[in-house]
This record gives sequence, structure tokens and C-alpha cells, in this order.
Amino acid sequence: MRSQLAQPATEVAPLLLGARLTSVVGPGTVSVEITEVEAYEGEADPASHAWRGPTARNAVMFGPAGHLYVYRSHGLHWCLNVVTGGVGTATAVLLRAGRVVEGDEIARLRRGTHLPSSRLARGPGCLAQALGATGALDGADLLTGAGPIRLTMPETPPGETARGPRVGVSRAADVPLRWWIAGDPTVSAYRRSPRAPAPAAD
DNA sequence: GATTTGATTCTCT
DNA sequence: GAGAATCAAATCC
Repeated sequence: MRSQLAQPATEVAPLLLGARLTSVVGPGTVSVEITEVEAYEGEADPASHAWRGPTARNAVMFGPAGHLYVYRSHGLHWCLNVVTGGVGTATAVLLRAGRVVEGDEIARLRRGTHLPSSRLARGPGCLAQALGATGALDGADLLTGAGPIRLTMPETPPGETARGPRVGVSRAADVPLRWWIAGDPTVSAYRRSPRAPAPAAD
């Protein structure tokens, strides 16, 4: 499976739709089925953290595929990425949303309120929170099966998928590197970054 | 060394 | 629809 992930993020991203991410941190097991992802193409992608080259924060992205890259956004939220490509290639796939398929009660507990199931993991920060994932998991190997968090590729195609521009990025905002499962209620609504330049007129 | 921004989300108007 | 909350890393002087 690791070889499957050792491809450019743009190749791996659609493959991750329908994949299952399972965390066993804290009080119990929570599994989510990925419904929305975004690809980041490393140093060639101005929207990627790796755009300026290797740093202490993004070091994991330059490592081997199949590891988890976790970073904090706005000081509040944790965001989860699957590292793809080979060593030295800083491509990664951001996990934006998912559907809780196991550990529903635990996820609901972490999210704090009695939300409908479709909102437990809608959005990158919410997904991480539902799984109990934090910066402590940065660099974790998703494929050993022994770690606190692991990834299982889908056995069957997820059905109809859609593709469009990435959410919230201020650079390269119009590049269609986001994939999601069409019609899924857990997919977050598209919101353009307030800092992004106006979209190119037709 | 100080300043600014960010792959966000929630709440109030 | 707009603004606040809040930490760290990158950038600038």
C-alpha cells in the first residue's frame, strides 16, 4: 500500500476518497471514512507549507509516504495530512472531511455538543478533533497497523466523485486540486480565502 | 527581535 | 456576512 501512496498527491488524493482512518488514541477507537481531500504539491505549490523548502514544521512532508503530517491552524485547530510521494518530495494530501463510521459516541463527546452525525467531522479541524488527533501524532506511520492512527485504503470505489478548487487557500486558489464524494452531507461547503485574489474572469 | 499570516471554526448581527 | 479566538512559523528590518 505504501507504494500506492508514493505517487504525486494529485494521483493519491482521489484514491483516498472512501478510505478509512482509524484512531485509537484516548478513550477508544474512532473510525472515519474520508469524504473530502485536497492535494498539495510540495515545493511547486505556492499554497503548500513546503513551498519555501524544508523547515522544522514541514519536515514530515519531506519524508516517506504513508506518514501523518499534523499542523496547527490559527492556533486553534489541528489539520491532518497524508504524506505522499517519495523521500525528498514534499507532496501531501489534506484530509478535509469524513463520515464517522465507528466510535460515534466518542467523536460526539470530543466535539462537545450533540451534533448530527454529518457534522462530526465536517472540516479539517473538526475531523482532527473527532479523531482526537493532535500535534503529538505528527510523523506517525499510518501503515504499520500498530500505531495510534492508521489508514485503510478503500476496497471498493467510493462512487461518484467531484473535483473543484481548494478551500481557504490564498495562493493558487483556482487550481482544482480538491476532490470529494458527490452529494455527501459531510463534505464542507466551499469557502474561498478572504486573502485570495479575485478569480480569473472568463 | 518584532510583526504578520495562516490549508479554520464558531458566534453574533 | 463579518469578526473573534489564539499559537507557531516565516518574513522583514
